Amino acid sequence: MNQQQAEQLFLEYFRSKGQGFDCPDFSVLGLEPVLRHYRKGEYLFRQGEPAPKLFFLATGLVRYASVSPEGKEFTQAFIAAPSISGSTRAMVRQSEALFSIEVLEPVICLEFEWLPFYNQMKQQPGFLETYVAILEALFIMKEERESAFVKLSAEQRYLQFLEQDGHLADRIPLQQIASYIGITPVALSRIRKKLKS
Amino acid sequence: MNQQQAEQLFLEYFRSKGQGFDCPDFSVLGLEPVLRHYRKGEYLFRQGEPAPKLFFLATGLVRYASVSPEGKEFTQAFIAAPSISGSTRAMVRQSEALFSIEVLEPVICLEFEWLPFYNQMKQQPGFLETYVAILEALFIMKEERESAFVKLSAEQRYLQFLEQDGHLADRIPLQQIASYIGITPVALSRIRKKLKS
DNA sequence: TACGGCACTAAACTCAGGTTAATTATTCCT
DNA sequence: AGGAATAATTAACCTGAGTTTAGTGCCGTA
Repeated sequence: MNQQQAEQLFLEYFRSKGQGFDCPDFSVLGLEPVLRHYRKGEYLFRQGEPAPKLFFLATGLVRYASVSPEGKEFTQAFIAAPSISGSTRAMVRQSEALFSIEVLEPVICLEFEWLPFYNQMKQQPGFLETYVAILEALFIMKEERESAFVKLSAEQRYLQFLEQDGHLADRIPLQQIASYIGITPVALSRIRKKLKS
Repeated sequence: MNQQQAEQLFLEYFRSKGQGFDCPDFSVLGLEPVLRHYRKGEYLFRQGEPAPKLFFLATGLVRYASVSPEGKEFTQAFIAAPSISGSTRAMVRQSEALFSIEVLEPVICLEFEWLPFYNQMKQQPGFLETYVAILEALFIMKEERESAFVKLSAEQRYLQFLEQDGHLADRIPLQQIASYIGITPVALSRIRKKLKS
């Protein structure tokens, strides 16, 4: 995976999310995405730091992890390539990130400074419509997750995870799955035992 | 509050959410927003119905309420005028709403069919940027709510509600506040008792 | 091959919040 | 104002999930 392939993949990814998007190469727009590699265990950025970058994951798998004041870890999302990644909040508010992005499987990604990226891209035909479609989808996902926490038991949330993200289930340690559905590893183990019987 | 005043208020509201938005009267665009009144206890739409309309609340207060398969009621949000309102999911996916919008205080609102509204408005300079800003804010709100459910205790969530929406606290029955923070009225009563002492 | 570390499971105990039911306040309606 | 319906509180009890601790299996490195 080289820079050009990654840029190509990004444009295809973006195109697939909306309709009618087109744009020239990033270099023409004066954008200079950086191609970077991250190993398992590294972080794209850490909770508490400014995180003004938009990432496009060309390969790999990451998790959004945050730690509560009491020291409990929680997983907000798993994101598998190809996908954009980053903290919407940190980008648009120019504030610190409320979560870290931890690499679970080796990542090759493009990194853009959000502000120049957004300011340039919004001039391109179809960009804003596509970005709107992405934001709407993100919002709907969060809404579904909110409702799962309130309406579903831990066991139901685990089953829902298996249904929705079953293809990730064997790539992710159980303790991280537990923290994604909002329970302890011990509780997840209990649930799994019960389900087996 | 008449049609013209409501339309004016909407444009001002929208302008205040972004920068650089401008547009002519809705009638010029071929949009025909309907001005409607709703009484306390009525619904803008109900869970399970198609909900293709965007509402602009010129006055009043509503709640987004949904019922789980097991029959438990849950409040996703309280929205006070002036504000837009509706189900993003139902509008953009042209699907049924997953929640009802129940009127808590008398509402006067404008109703737009989402698709013609979006298709017309996105031609207007600054509309998409503003809508992006609104979606980003909505997403961030949901993200904060997701994290509250996982990281905070019921008591902390109640205190957070008082802090963030304290001005609504005495306009909303306690059982609805309870269902908003994801607990039973009995549990909320216990918490309030404990906090008083 | 052994050893250190991590992931997972298991069992015992605790506790926050759910459930049920009875009691007292409020609100609403005529 | 009076009475019915609804909202809020309280108490007693129950349960799902957290906590702690211990044990088992597994993988990687020497």
